[in-house]
Amino acid sequence: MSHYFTLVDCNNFYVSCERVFNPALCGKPVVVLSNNDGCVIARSNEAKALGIRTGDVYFKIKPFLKSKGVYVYSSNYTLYGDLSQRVMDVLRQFTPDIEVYSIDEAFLKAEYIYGGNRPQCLKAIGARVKQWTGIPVSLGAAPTKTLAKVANEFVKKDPCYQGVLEIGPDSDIDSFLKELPVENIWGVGRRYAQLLRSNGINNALALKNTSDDWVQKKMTVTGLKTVWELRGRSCIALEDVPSSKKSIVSSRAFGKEVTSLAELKEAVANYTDTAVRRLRSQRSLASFIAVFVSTNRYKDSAQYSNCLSASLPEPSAYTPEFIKRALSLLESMYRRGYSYKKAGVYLMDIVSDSQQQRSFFKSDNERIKNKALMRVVDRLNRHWGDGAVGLACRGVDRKWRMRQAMKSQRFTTCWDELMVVK
DNA sequence: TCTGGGGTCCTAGGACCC
DNA sequence: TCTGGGGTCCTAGGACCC
Repeated sequence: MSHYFTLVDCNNFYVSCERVFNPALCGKPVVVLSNNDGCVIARSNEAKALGIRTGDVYFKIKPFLKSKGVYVYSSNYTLYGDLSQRVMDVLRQFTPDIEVYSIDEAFLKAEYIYGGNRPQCLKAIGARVKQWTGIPVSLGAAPTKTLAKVANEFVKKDPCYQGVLEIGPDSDIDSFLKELPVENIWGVGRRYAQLLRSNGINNALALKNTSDDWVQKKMTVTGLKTVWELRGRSCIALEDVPSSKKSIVSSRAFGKEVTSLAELKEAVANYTDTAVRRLRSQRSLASFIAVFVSTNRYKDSAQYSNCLSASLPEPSAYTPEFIKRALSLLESMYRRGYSYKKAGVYLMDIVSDSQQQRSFFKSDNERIKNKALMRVVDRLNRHWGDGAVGLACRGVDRKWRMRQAMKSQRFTTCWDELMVVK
């Protein structure tokens, strides 16, 4: 049986989210910034047309943005995450064979949904997502995931496709591949693109026609899979059950530089809390924690960075235990006299909480008590909003918190921030 | 000219075993 | 002493993705 993958990709997702709640932004140049308002991570088509690129540093292009009347937003992940879920829910109405690949992309499989007239069906999917969520999407369909990505590239580039393109057995795949620069292939990043170009391989068609041996030697089996997928042989399967994370990181750059141990402790306690909460939300336990800090590497001041780690006697998801460890690691690596710009926490050696290895030193009683406590805390925070309940060491002022000067409201997830109809 | 935060997979090389 | 062959585990680093 031949495979068929459809990639549904939200157009300029973060910008589209902002536009859902502020339609006046439609047709205007809009950008969304990364955490801490550091750089541009999403642009509307109008902003792209002005030459603004992903990664442009905000403070450097601020005057330019102002002169062009560009609307600027801090990122609002609560809003984007919620709209993402709504988009995925709509897609699930069409098929259970769906892989949510990222916040703004999903692969669909299920040949059967595409009945007789496939392009019509794809169009219907796009139309329903747009109608029910306000988010415009592009659909690319093909026999492999990599080719579905290719199709999507063309859809987004050329309005003549009206949001839908299928490149399949009957269409001339090669004519598309020939037009696709090597760096736009899924799985080919900056490094491999350089390597390929220096070997005269400039477009996807040329890569498709490169020998397996060469590709495997230079780009490992991952590269080989990409090439096979370009040839129409499906190597990357649909992962319809989300796998649980094998590592969890929580880190942020600070809104201002931090010098005192007390403030660093607050920050690290917060990041640990976030990380362990994510750990619990996927029903896992971790037995390894690492803490890192660093100064601002873009500044010409004294530099210091360090990372220390510790193993726990047994896998756990009990926040106070992790915070205690994290803070003691932090104390050992803290050096006075530096301006810290960033800190973070890693959790690793993650296992499912159903396969817990027990150590001798903790009673079952204590384990059960801790677990119950965490369950209550999670429930309260879910119900009353983040931060409703937490450890005091997480701090109250949080002066170190990131800059988000231009954030829109959490229209869909926070009672206090609902849209007001006048 | 890598901005920010969060991930995965693969490979080479070292340690250590018999 | 580094000579043979075979194997495993772990880690660091490099590549990629959004």
